[in-house]
Amino acid sequence: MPATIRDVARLAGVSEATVSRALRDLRHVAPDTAEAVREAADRLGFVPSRNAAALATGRPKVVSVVTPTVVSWFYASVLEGVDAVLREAGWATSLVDLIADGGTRRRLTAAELHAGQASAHVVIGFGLDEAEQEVVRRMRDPLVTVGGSFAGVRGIGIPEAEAARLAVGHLLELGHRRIGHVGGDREPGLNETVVGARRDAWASTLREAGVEPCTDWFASSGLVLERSRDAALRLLDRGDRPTAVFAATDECAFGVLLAAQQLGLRVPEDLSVVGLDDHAFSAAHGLTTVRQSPREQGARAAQLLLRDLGVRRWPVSTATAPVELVVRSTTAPPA
Amino acid sequence: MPATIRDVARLAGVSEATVSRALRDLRHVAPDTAEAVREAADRLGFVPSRNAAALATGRPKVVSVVTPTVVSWFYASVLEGVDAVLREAGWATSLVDLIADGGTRRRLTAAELHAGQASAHVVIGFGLDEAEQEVVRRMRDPLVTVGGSFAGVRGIGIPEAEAARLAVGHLLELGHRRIGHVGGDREPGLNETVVGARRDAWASTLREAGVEPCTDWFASSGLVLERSRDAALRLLDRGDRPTAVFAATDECAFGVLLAAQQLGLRVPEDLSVVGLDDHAFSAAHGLTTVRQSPREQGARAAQLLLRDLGVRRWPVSTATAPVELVVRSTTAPPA
DNA sequence: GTTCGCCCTGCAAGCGATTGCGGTGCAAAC
DNA sequence: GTTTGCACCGCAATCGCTTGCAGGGCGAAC
Repeated sequence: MPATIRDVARLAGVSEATVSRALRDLRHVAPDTAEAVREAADRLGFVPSRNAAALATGRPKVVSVVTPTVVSWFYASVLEGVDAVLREAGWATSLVDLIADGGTRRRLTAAELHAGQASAHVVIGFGLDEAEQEVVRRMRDPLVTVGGSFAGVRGIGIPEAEAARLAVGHLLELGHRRIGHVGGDREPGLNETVVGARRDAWASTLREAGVEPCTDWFASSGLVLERSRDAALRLLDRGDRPTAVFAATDECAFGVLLAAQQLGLRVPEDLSVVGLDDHAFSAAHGLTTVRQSPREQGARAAQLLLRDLGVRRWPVSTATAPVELVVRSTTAPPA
Repeated sequence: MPATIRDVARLAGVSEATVSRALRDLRHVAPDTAEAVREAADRLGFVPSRNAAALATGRPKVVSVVTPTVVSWFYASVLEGVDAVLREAGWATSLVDLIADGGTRRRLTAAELHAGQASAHVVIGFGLDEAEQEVVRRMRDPLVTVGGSFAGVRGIGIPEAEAARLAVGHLLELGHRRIGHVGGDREPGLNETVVGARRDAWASTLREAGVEPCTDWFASSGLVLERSRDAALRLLDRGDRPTAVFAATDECAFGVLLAAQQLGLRVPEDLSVVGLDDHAFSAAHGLTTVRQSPREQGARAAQLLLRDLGVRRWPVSTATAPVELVVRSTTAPPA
């Protein structure tokens, strides 16, 4: 039988109310009393019941994390960042994984959002349709999106255009002109505000450098490895192929690498490749990429939420997360 | 603001007790009454408070999933499998992610196990030391490990030896004799019962085929990509290198592939590679592998727990999950 | 020496469910 | 025509914690 607040109260010789106040550092508790309570509490190994507290306050110390899936470097990292901060603050993470059988995702409804019975929510950014966005907007609890925000909701993310510009700029500086892009296009389940921004920045950066991006230089791939490889195959299996490719994500970049290998193209001699993420596998591949840290973004999201809930004053920096170019061995000047 | 059981009771014209019973399909409630209650309930959009129920029963509808990290194909898949069946049953998943700053993992203590305030637990299999195993054994709630079990605790996993035998047997059938192994060795944080079993099965399968495994054919790599690549580099950068490699996991296999590429070895012409997992990236790589489904294993674990709840003594046994050889394009007869 | 006023503490009423027990009815058994 | 036995339902206690309110004590101000 785990110890209850009543046991602590008896041992410390005070009332349950005082125990409750002392353990939460509320005002109006004499220092000696507080000390005695704390001592009694950990002598009994007292762990307050989250359920009882939630019931009494009406505000569970739980935040739900809504995600299209958790089997993915980005999503899993965000989740881990959220969980780390929450745990530190004595809060719990409730996972709402929208994946359905067959790999598609369930629609995000108000019911799903409430399913976690949480008092705040993190929505991991991905393609929500208009109706789903409206559901999110309607939510009255504190809520923040990570990685792909939309109007009317607070979000944390990287400056997409700047990140893409960093990648493409690097290729331009190396002397590349024929720079292709493998990434996402408008399609259900994809966040157009993210992939679109990267695509647009790719094009505009080229234009600013006096290069008119040819439509043949773009290959739509979703954001998964296999389709990226196929897209890259189409892109590169031509005489006038690009000498460099900016992939919308590192996973896409792996697909490009695979395609290059399949076509007998050497990287970086025949083809330069730069990604965006700094995925766990990227260093091993020697992939040049623009690093972002979804873990940090998740952590910051959690901090924002806790601050909103008045739990504690966390240092809150900007809502945009940093990015950084990491040059490794998949990029070099064109032949 | 949200409807409570009292609202439902009033609307249906019955007592709260009857609502409670009706909604949980308990006996002793007349069909008409039950129907009326159900109707009232979803007219109000009633969602029972998990907290209140947990407080009243003393058994929260929550199972905690303890994992070294969640940024990993295997762990994330298990988590997703658990969550899927739990959600179906109206239960919630509470994540206990043991990752610490710096990427190491926190020790598994009784406090960590209780942190989820769950009534059952899934411990995702990984290298727990003796003290940690004892903590798990002492836990009185229903508990099952996934992917690497140990004595005294119920576990779900694949038949490691058989899986490894499938992989090595495939290489032998293709005519390979010099078959290397890249995988784990005894080291903290690694589950020796898993990697050890694969290593042992590799050796014994070779012996049964009349091939004495040379110690030079094994390279220890942990189970991460970068170290696997380095290990494979050591293994393959020799004149008398193996003609094929069995990698302990697909992630290891990717490392081997990278090493081969770096050394200018063609796959499968100069080197055959077979992994174990069927990772999300494997199909795109054309990797021949032994498939397992961590998602299914997680789902199975959750089912077992749900079934066991309410039972005092549950069987301590190892349930085995299926494995299957998937032949793709990284394996071929030796030159 | 009173009177305030502030600190500290306890009382008790919830929070929203579950459940043992007792009280109805109504049908079957005597 | 009474008992008996169930099936059905409600009362009220309970789970462990929070919090508004009130009371007691003590120092400061008058």
